[in-house]
Amino acid sequence: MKLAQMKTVEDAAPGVAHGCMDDELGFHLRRSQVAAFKHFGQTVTAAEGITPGLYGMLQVIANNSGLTQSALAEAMDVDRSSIVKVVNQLEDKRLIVRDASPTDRRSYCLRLTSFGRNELARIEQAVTAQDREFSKALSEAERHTLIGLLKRLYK
Amino acid sequence: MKLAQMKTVEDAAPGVAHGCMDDELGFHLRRSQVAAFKHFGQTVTAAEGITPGLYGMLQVIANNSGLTQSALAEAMDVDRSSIVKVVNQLEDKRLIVRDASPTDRRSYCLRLTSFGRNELARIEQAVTAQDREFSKALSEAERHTLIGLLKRLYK
DNA sequence: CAGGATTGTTTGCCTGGTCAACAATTATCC
DNA sequence: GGATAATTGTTGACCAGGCAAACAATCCTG
Repeated sequence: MKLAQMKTVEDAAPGVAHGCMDDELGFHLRRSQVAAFKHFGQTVTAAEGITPGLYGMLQVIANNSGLTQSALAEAMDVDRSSIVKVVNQLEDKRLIVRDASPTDRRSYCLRLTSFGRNELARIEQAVTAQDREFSKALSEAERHTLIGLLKRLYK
Repeated sequence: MKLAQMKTVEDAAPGVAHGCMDDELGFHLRRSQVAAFKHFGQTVTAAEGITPGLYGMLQVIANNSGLTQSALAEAMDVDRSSIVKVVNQLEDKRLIVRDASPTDRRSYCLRLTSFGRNELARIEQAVTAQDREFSKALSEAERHTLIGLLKRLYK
């Protein structure tokens, strides 16, 4: 507990105790997610220039072609106003378009461009590779167990 | 009657497909963490007025009494300058103090006040209750399995 | 003792989220 | 049919929480 001893240790937080947080799921959830985010940034974002958030949006648009910005907001559990910037970014990158809705002149139908489809196909490979690399400490069976447990958390 | 807006809200994204993200660990990690954060906010933060971040800092200080702000920054994997605001907040709430270090006049030794100890004890109960409530879909064995798998991810 | 590290702090900036307001449009109800 | 309510996208103000650079005070090293 002496300061002098703590300062001599120089690795990333080796000696700090976390108390009862060691048995709290939320704590480990947060740490894992931060680590995953960092790993994504060092690989996919560095190579493809796309953030986890943008990638998620792109996937949802790709798999629900023609959906509305409000629907996207609801699917992402985020405010409608937050969607605007993201859609702008994706449109600026020529990955998606705001198509006019044939039935509602207020809303847009979000769709991938053909360029966006090609890009996504490439990025997808990078992301799945990154995901497997990130979880390389786990066997494939353990990885699926983990995903299954996580799914049950937010259902 | 506004029946038109009875779109299921608790289940984010009722009909949206996620494509290959359904098999990506990072995706589920993020969703789980967001859900955990939200749950924390609706229970602990609403009742005790403390955020997950502040709670984590408080726990690390409590379990490593006398540690330096730089040590705290390293333990939290965050910039030194980010620590300042947090320590200010905790000090404003009279939960911790910046003690003068006996060996280094540049740095402070962070310690809980006795009030802070009492508060933390109470908050701890709320947090562990919240954590168990959040993971109520899992058995105790599954919860520990999950924590074990998560630990191996960021080690 | 001189010069280089370290500590806490301030400042500025970015990202990503909320909220309130608003015009255009659509839906509802009498 | 027409008044009224609800929805859609957008903007602007705001806030939390990160980083990076600069800085004075203090330590450490040679």
